[in-house]
Amino acid sequence: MKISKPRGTRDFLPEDTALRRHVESIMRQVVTHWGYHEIITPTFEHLDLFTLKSGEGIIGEIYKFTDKGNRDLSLRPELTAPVMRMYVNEMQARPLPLKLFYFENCFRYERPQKGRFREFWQFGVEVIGSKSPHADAEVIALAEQILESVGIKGDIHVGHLGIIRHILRELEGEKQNKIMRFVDKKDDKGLDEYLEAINAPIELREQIFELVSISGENAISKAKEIVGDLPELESFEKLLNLLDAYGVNYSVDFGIARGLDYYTGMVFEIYAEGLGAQNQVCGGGAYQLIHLFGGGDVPSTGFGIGFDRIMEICKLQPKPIQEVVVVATDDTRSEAIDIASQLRQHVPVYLDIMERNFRNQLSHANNMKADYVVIVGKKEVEAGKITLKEMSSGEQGLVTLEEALELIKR
RNA sequence: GCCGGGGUAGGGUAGCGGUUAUCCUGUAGCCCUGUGGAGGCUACGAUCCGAGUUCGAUUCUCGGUCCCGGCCCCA
Repeated sequence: MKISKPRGTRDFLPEDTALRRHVESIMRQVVTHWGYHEIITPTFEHLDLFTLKSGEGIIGEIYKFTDKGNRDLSLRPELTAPVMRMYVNEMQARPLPLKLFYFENCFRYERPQKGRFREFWQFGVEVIGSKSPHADAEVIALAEQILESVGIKGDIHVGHLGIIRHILRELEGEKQNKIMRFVDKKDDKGLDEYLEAINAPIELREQIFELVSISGENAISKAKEIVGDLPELESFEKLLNLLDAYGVNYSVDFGIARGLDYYTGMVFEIYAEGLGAQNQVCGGGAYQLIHLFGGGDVPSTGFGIGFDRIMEICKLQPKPIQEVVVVATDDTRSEAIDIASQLRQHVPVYLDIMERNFRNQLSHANNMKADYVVIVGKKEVEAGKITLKEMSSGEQGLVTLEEALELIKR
């Protein structure tokens, strides 16, 4: 019986994997140069970690299971909660801020479609311990830089939840969340009807619509006209100035909402072309989550990049790895092993393990598109040298191992 | 959870009630036991799964499953 891979998972062939690793290494290098340190958390966690953070509602999309000790566990659906858990468990004594990053697979039981899988990879960063706009700005600038480093130009939307929360402060939490939902979806009609239904004051309705429609230059002063001087606005203004200093291109969007209340301040999203319905490649913001897991009120900010969506639109090509094929005759196999071992200290080497004859070894080298073949036959062994053959031109010559390496590495 | 389009060798395809299931490519080998790429030959290899209709199903019907796209959702 033939077994296929589970729905929403993917096999990555050697070429796919090489490209993924290539892109990953570029992104990794960028964050590392920004002073971020990689961490790894468990693939599964206690289910509570995620329900505490996001509410029971997420269970429908979680891969949960009970282990033999009757523990309720879950494959991680995201990494922010695990990172915060890790911080609370074992990093609270460290000097702040912590600048961390991760690159891990996550699991969600969702309907697969373009850019959405049940096992997917997230590349993200979390800055723990600073509530300054400087932290927010750094994180956004870093996100932009990472995308740019792999050739993706995203459309960055930056907002601040403090402003709309201020307008809605008189309403009960339930209503606030519903309104945020409409705002996030840009569903003006639905929003209007809902505000009508709950009999919201006229002034509040106007404020919401005005705020959400703000765009372009002078966003801050326009917002000030609506809500007056707010400390949140002041900090947001600082953030925008810092983004200018970083040279980040962004548009202000007070309509970015998040369903979850632990997002408190700055929020941002980055969209890219070529992904159909799933065009968001990065999302992030400032949040207060640590107190949920038994730590103090430590402010954090971070983002996650959907790595698979990046791969979908990324045009990069991996540098091809050229293997040197060592070809031997039946009576020089052991000498060939010796030569191969020496070559392997410098370059990737392929040695026949099919007991092919000389001709077929060469033919196979051609099939695998080898650049160079090193021939180790009786003649070579006697001369204490090897024959280096360049496959594309067919040229070959008797040289020493050192000379061959010289030519190959050129 | 909802809607639409799909599934024939490893990859790409033809057949659309009865075929030895087509062709290309691939892989292994031979022609050709120290020189590859061309050509010829040989071998390997497929109707997604299950049920129904039928004398007979790859073909028609239903269910499942997986893939692709969209909706919902998106921590």
